[in-house]
Amino acid sequence: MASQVTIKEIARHAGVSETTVSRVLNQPKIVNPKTVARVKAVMKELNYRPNALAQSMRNHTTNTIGVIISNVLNPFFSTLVRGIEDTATKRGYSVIVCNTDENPEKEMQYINMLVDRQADGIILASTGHKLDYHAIVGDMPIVFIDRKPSDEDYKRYDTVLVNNEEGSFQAVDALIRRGAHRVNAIVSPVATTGVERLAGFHRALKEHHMRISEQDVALDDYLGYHTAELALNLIQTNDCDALFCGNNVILMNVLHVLKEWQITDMQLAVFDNQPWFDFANYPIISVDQPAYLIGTKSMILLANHLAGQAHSVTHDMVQAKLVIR
Amino acid sequence: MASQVTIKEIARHAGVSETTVSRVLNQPKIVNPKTVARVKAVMKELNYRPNALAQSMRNHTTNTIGVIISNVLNPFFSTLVRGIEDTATKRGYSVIVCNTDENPEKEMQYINMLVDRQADGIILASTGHKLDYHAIVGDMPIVFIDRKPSDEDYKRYDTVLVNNEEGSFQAVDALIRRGAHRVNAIVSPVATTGVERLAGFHRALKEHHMRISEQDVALDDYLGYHTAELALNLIQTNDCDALFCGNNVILMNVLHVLKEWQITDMQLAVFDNQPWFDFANYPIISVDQPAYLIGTKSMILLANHLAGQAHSVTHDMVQAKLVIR
DNA sequence: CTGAAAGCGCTAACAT
DNA sequence: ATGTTAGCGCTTTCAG
Repeated sequence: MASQVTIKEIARHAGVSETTVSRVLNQPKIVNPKTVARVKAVMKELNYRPNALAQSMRNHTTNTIGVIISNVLNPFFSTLVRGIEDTATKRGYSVIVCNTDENPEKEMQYINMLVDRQADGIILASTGHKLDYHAIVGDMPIVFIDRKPSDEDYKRYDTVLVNNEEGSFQAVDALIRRGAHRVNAIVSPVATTGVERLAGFHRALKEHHMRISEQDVALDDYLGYHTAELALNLIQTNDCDALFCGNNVILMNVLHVLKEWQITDMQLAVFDNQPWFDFANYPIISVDQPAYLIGTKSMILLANHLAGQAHSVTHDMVQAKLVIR
Repeated sequence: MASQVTIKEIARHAGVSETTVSRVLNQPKIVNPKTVARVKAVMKELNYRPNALAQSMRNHTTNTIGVIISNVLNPFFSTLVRGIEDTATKRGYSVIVCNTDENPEKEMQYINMLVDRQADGIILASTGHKLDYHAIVGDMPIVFIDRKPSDEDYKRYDTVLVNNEEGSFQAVDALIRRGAHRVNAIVSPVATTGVERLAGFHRALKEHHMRISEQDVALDDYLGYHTAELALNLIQTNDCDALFCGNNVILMNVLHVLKEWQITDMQLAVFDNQPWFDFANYPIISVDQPAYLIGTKSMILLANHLAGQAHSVTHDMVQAKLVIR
């Protein structure tokens, strides 16, 4: 708490009413230029700064938005957040960052918190467990990112999603073209993305007329506690020569296994791309998601919505780009 | 905006005064249990949620803190943010994240924004350009992290800093023990950390009685636009066989150069540690900063301060840990 | 062009 | 144990 100087003070010092001071702030054109000058002088002299809280109270708008993701530690999400933050700042919004760790309860708590704080809107990578969003947030706008919401919510809310199926297809296709004979997959069970990436995986196998077996796929837990043993199991049991990893966390854990067991002949592909892949001791085929772009796009959608631009529900599907190494 | 149901509504439905409702919320013990039950029933029925904005207005506390860092894209900072966020959430605070990109103007704008929004406190990795923080924030508490503030501010504000000098010493020392004959350094010009890391570098050279030359050190720009040419210049001009990189961004850029020029015999050390270093195609000596811990510690300090715990100014210096690869 | 008064939703004296 | 009243700092009718 710094600003104890209020509009009242300014009014007194400038010899005008509080109303006039407020008008100088918000609609200076309708007030006498001389008065404006005087009031502004006083404001500067007293180092006045309007109390945003009080303004929010009156205006029913906080210029605050919430971003709910699973984890900023994941570079995919931190990039996303940066895209959002940059765009938000340009438009006068502040960003509250919330990490769910894929825990639906946390997600709900954060949403409630944002509602309580009268956030103007939410950008949400949902955990995917059915919540009645509309019942909780009322008419607060939400933009769903990364994970597709339920059909009902899809009709109601904007989305910015990645073409997971196609990206995964390309990655696995690339593995096979490079000579892989048996490709296995480890994907995260996260709603929609896991399923979609698996679909791409399957399509690639199918197009290459390769055998598709249930046991060639492992479902990771989100936190990656068991990736290592899952990977080892696939490798040892199935004798696969290529692994498709559903995200960068999984890849990292797989690399640990390969290192520990000194496996040097595995081909790797991963959904998501990180700069350090260029320097890894394996040639990593990756799928580059435009994370920053997803951030900016979602924030622009949200801001447009908040600016009251009449617009129907918008769905943006961005493409991921294959990176061969 | 979701909650249009206010205390007034609850009061009316429960047949009590607004005050009573408020008391049920804040000091239920001093109100008749029967009344509490009735009011709570109504609150549940109407799905009442207190307007945090109005509470903040009255209580002069927003349960919001600002975190000002240079860039969440840097994994050091995203880890820091996660540490802060976890601790903040546990204590009921929300976190507004601000990226300065080492731009002092942005820093000031963010600080002003946080003051305007009546944030309860700030955790700040300052750009290091002298600002009169106290004049801007008044009695709002600040915890300085990562970068040491001016002497004056150091006396006034809490800090959580890393032992940059010692960590850097150890890294360079390790390089030399491993057989490096000429170690060069590229560090970021960021206030205090750059200088301190360079000091450690120099101490290591000195202890090993190695020649110390001005031209063995390159000062990077923050954004790393010129790291590549600086590195190349050091390598070609000085014929060094080891490079000490001041942070993970610099290291990444150096790796690019080494790859492009197919230089395979360079020894590398870097201040900061990232998981992927384990899988890099160079053995990387690194200095592991406890970023998450810095986050939790700084948030705890801030929260304690806000809880009104009488405490003198606290300075916490955490140690970095050498990782040999 | 300017001001008086009411109120956003909540809480804290100060009664009773 | 409960209610009345005032007010946080600002904006917005409605009158001059």
